[in-house]
Amino acid sequence: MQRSIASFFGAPTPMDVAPASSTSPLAAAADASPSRGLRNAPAPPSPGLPHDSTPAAKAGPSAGPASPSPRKRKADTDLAPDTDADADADVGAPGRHPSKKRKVLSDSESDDEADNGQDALAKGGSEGSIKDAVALVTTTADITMLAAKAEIKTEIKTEIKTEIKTEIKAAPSSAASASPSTSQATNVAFTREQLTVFSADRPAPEGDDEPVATNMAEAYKGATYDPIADAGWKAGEPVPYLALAATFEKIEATTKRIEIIAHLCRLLRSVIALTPDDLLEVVYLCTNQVAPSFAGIELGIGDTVIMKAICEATGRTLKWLKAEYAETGDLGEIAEDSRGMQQTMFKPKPLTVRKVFKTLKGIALEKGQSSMNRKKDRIKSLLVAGEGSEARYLVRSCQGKLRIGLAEASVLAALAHAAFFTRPAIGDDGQVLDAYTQIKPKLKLPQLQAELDEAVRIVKEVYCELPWMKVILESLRTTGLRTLHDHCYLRPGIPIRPMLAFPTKGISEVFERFGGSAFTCEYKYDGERAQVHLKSDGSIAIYSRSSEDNTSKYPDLIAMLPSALQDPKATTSYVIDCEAVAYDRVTQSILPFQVLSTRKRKDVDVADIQVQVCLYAFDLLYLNGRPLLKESFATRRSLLYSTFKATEGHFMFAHAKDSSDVEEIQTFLEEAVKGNCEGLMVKTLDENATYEPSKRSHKWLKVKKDYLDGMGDTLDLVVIGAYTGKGKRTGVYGGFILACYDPDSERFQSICKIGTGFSDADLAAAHSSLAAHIIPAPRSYYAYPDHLTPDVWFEPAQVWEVLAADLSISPAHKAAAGLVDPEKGISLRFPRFVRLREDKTPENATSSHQVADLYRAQDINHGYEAPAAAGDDGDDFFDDELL
DNA sequence: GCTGTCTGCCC
DNA sequence: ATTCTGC
DNA sequence: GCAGAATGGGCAGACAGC
Repeated sequence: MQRSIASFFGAPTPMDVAPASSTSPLAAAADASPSRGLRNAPAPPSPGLPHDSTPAAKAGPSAGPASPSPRKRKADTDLAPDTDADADADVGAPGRHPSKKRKVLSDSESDDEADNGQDALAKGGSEGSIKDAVALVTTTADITMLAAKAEIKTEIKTEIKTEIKTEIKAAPSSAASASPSTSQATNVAFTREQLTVFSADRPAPEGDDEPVATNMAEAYKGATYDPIADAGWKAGEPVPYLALAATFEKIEATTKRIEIIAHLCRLLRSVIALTPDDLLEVVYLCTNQVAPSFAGIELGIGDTVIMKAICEATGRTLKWLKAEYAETGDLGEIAEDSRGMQQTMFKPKPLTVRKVFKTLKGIALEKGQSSMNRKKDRIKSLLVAGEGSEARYLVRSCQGKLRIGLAEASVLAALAHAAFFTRPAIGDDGQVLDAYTQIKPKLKLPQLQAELDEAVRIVKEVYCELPWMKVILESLRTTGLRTLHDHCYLRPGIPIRPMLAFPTKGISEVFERFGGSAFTCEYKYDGERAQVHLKSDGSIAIYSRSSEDNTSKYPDLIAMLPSALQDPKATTSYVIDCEAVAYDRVTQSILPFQVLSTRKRKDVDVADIQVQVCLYAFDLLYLNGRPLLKESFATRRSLLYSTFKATEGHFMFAHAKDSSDVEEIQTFLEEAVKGNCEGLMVKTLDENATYEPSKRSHKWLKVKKDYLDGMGDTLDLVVIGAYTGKGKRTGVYGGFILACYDPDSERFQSICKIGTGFSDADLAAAHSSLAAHIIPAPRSYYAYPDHLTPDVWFEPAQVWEVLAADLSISPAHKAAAGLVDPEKGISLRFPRFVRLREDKTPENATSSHQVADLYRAQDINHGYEAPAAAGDDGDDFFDDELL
């Protein structure tokens, strides 16, 4: 057993490499990584990993012009000057605890029924590609692991005693900076004698004379955590879910990121040292996943189902629950507090991480008739077995949001730290070596920090390029942290996290940020991100912005793409970054996003396609076995241009202009908006111009028309209702329903809900100032859709200025109903609060006619008849204010 | 088989 | 998507 | 500046319920 544990992270980790050396071994290794940089040869094959030359995956699938004026449009009738002070009151801050949502996914690894390491993705995975990739991965490493697993299971069968859990609970662990003695005392569920056989030989903490630093290194320094003795469970035993819940509690109790990461790091170290086979499940429960995103496995449960399950598990009524939810804003807390409502005959077996994970995955895989009932029952089974805070986190996991201040980035950081600190190299004497303890005497604080930073950089980089936790953990196990990137890197068949852009307020900010660097501007098309992979087996896959597999959504693109190559024979693999945009082949014009969104999404048949799509390519990330992420954008783009060819209406390059002239760019922006684009993307060409996946850095900039002063649609709308806030907005309203005024019917017509743009002070002010206007029931002259009925109604009192990116024909809202569409009303895209208009009365709010005019002004090509003559709409509605 | 509700995923 | 906030 | 957590409209798809 010990030998098998020792095989985790078996390859050298930093501690093996002269820790005292002044140059970071991690950094050195990374620099030497063969897969980096521009090379003709692909990185060396890695054991057990799919490689480009051995296709990771198999074929997935079978396969109006016009335009709005770029001019600013303001519905504002502005009689009063903008003298009103910022409408924020300074009431106390609102919310406190967080809460929310649903979902969770998992990886291929953890199995479903038996815990035998069988590959579950085969059944859950919708794609052959995943299955095949898994098959490739499931080689040596897996066999080793399976063997280890079996060994552990036979050797250690001891059940975890509930008293242990009680103890853990009773002794919350200390903070990261706690003194050694304190931290040793915490979380210890065994006596020292019991631990002896497992315990590391910890040297007494030395007097520390290291320089003070406010960083991770300092958080770890001075706190000796024995991943074995302090864990709370024994080697080989399943990780108790309570251990995870206890960690979540500590994390939830702080807002300090360093502490958050340190808490999780400790848990992960223990898992690595004691039960490495549970590591994937632990990580997944921390990131609310049940499978990698491209596997398409979702929980498929929301608050509705979860509330039913809670009711049945606790005996509460749905009515009570809803009321309580409105008040506390946290279903998890409610479930926790309601535990014990129902007497159970037998004390349920303590939950384990693998049990919880398996149940969640089972929920995700459940489908067909009465599947909702079966999902509900599975939730119930967890809740019934959950003790203490477990119920809280079980519910939140089901909701898909832990809301404890821990999300993906911090989990990756904690994982990197854990891999750095704890390498379960167990010697013949059964002692686990602890990297930190070992290197501590030799590493100065700044050096340690540098090592930690480098570890995090590597893990994050790798995860962005290959967002597949199972494979990364396997690689960590077999090759270690130092060489992780040699084995886990971008390869066709697995989606890379797409690079994102930072919103800027205008061209001037672009110049501020990019200074003297050469940059280019591209049209920002209003479509859907599409990452196209040509795998070396010749098959093509398409992934969405969130790494979902959209291959079966675009059989037309799959069929078209080979002809987009200059030289199909010479191009064996690629990854391109594109925007798929709805396109009218007749008028040769781009169609709005709303049209694109009506396309079928699954198993589309080419013959049935109603909405044509043009692919606008803007980046090349991989070509013929060569990752290009580290190349400059200038290089990548040039390769893109030389590898592909444009075909009108099918495959185009994003329209670009390399310029540093303000006026030229301004003109370009206006043209982009006229051409039905959202604005511009701005990217440096040479400096700082590598491809940086994910949020890690927003090195691209986006300039959208609605960010620009006076360019967006501004409306003044009446607050007619509000919704109770959840999570950190508990105690105030979380969202509001807004209306425009229709002078013809003298009614207030709902136009949108709104929930962003508020500072905490705004929310507090709104909550208190609207109190005086609460009414028990909606006014008869309110028009709104039933399903948006707010929790609280207001008489027409406050007018808010709201900014929106666009107006849309709405299936729900009532604004301007009958004016543009005979029945449907109009709503707003991306509405956000700007300020309170104290100078306006509700009747002075934006009128339904103005709303209709705003819609028409943008929409000549949307299929909804253009307004009469061009001349009369522009100015007319500014006079409407006179009513 | 039709309709309504819920969910996830696009933005 | 947009926005705000603690670190 | 990062990371996280609040919140938006609106669509297809999956199920429940009739």
